[in-house]
Amino acid sequence: MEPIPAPSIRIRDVAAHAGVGVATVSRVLNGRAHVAEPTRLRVEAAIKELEYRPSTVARNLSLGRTLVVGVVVPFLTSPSAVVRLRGAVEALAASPYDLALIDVETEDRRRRAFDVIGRPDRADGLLVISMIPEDEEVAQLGRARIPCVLVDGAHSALPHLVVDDVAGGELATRHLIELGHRRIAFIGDKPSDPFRPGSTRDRTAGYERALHTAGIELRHSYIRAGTQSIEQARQTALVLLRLPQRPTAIFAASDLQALGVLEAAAAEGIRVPEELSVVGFDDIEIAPFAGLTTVRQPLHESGRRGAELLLSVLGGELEPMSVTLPLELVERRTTAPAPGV
Amino acid sequence: MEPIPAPSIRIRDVAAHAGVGVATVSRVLNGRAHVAEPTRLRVEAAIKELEYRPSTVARNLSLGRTLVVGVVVPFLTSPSAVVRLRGAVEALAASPYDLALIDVETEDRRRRAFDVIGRPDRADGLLVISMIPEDEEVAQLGRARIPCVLVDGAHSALPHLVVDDVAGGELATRHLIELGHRRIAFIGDKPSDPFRPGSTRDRTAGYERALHTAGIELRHSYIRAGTQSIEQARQTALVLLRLPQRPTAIFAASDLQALGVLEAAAAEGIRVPEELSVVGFDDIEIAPFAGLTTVRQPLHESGRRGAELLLSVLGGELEPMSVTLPLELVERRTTAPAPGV
DNA sequence: TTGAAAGCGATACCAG
DNA sequence: CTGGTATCGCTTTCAA
Repeated sequence: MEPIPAPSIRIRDVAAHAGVGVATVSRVLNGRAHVAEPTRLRVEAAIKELEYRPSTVARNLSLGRTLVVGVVVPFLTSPSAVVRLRGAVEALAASPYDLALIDVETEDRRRRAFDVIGRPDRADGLLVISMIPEDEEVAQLGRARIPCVLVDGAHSALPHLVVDDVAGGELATRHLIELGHRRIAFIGDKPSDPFRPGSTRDRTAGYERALHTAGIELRHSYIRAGTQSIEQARQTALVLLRLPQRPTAIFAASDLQALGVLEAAAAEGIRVPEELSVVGFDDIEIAPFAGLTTVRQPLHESGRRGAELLLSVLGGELEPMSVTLPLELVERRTTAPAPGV
Repeated sequence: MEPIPAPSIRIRDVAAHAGVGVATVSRVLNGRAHVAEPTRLRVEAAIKELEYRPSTVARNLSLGRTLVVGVVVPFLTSPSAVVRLRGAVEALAASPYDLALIDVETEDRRRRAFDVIGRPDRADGLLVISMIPEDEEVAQLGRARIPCVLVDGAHSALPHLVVDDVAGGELATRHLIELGHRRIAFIGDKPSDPFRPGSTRDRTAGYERALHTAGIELRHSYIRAGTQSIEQARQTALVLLRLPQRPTAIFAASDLQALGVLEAAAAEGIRVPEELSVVGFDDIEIAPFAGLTTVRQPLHESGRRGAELLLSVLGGELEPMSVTLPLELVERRTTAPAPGV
């Protein structure tokens, strides 16, 4: 069953119809060189009449580009990644570029993603969200001359947008300290996570620094790693909440994890915020509905600006290599003064 | 500032390196015709050695196809759409097709989307999620010979996957009736919504039918339209909850709207489920965490199967035109017997 | 200002 | 089984 090719009209049909050469049609199409007014009018009429649309594929082959931007997202399951993606979609929609979505859920798929996309004929540029490519992959991208921008992840050789995770971790922890909490636990991602080497470590550092500044001793039993999943965080929180000296506050490295903590508290009959304060990170869409106190980072904006940055690199403009987006503490209903304060 | 073209190797380089003709290289590339074992080995070695990757653009021009599937999603803001998208991503990842993401947030963008994507050189096929193209658009797709599959939306001329929304509305409403509720309100989308003409209307019909079957009189003040947004639903619910005779149960046409209802109830100090039962629709990821009773529809599966269906159409196989996916009531913590029952 | 023709990098027909 | 070559539809020199 051969797909019958659509009887689409080509540039030469237009040329014939207008009684000019194809080159001229191409010229009026791209508005490049000067074409005599009467000629241009004739050509434009022909284009309209024939409902001609130039073939992007052919144009791209000729131009050596694809007009596609690849957006690599690990875990489309993560709400924050989705919001970032949406920002990117928005920026790209206003450009001539199509957006090829590449979801990467496993380490293996991640490698293949770069292998597949990391050459110049699938995409003209790459936007990588919440993920840090390995040096080898960066080198490959460089060899293929594919511009790449990182959103929520840093690499010295690549333009990127990040937040100050150390400051964020400190912000959250200090908030709890100011509420009188002393027994403050932390739930982060697995530090060995190949996808996000930096961010959790930095938030941990901020947490530790805030504690240190306040003269509060670190308890290693209070620092736990899970994954981004709610379920994992719930279980980890359960362990924390069953500790002989259970924490009065938990800072989770993401809102999703904080939601897991909330679940665990509910299951244990521990009242939030009276008996337990919880702070998240990100301020995802449902955070307000869970009443979650959290460190807000501009998720949507990061995606949008990341895409814009990539677009300007693609356009040949020089751009700053690194942008740090602001962080902000949003107080809601899951934090309160420590019990007995 | 001209982008320096990457010194990429072409098929003829490989041919030269292997001491064969380009046609032969093309053959081993596509595994089509028979190539002598030693020759193929030589070519494969050359490919490996030169790190050769065929240009997709060139191949596409030659083949007259793009190896791209366009996925059109209205409101990437909607959690259920995201889950569907993920299903599609999953299915497409296992195929040679790239996925071009087209988000459509406004009626205007929607028209442009079909205009842009509705010709054969941007995508080989279209997967349209939670949206129904107009007849004119369908015709355009047909003329351009672009196969199109609808997920969560029906059109007589297009293969599609749907759920039985009438049955779903009935399922939810009957559940409430069985719990002894008589004053049951309904919050749906705007019926005039150009994006989803069918689904809300059908759920309303199911709601009405269940009421009718149980001999409960319809109150028009109990039937409200909002939009998909939480915020709108919250406000609509507020109106409902301030009615002189306020409902003891609310059925919302989506989980997001149900979440808005929950918010409104909390704000009014109305306890759920003691004083108010709430049922949603979809069973999105956070539904379990909100303890939301809901009508589950297989969101992820719908995306996956939709993509698979499209893939098989693209592969030239005939497929059933319409698939109805099953619905299931999931009881959680937001429904209970009516007060005083 | 305009047109003829040479690419862009693959595929596939047609000989050999 | 293999190689030469026309072809896909557009852009862009190079001359006229």
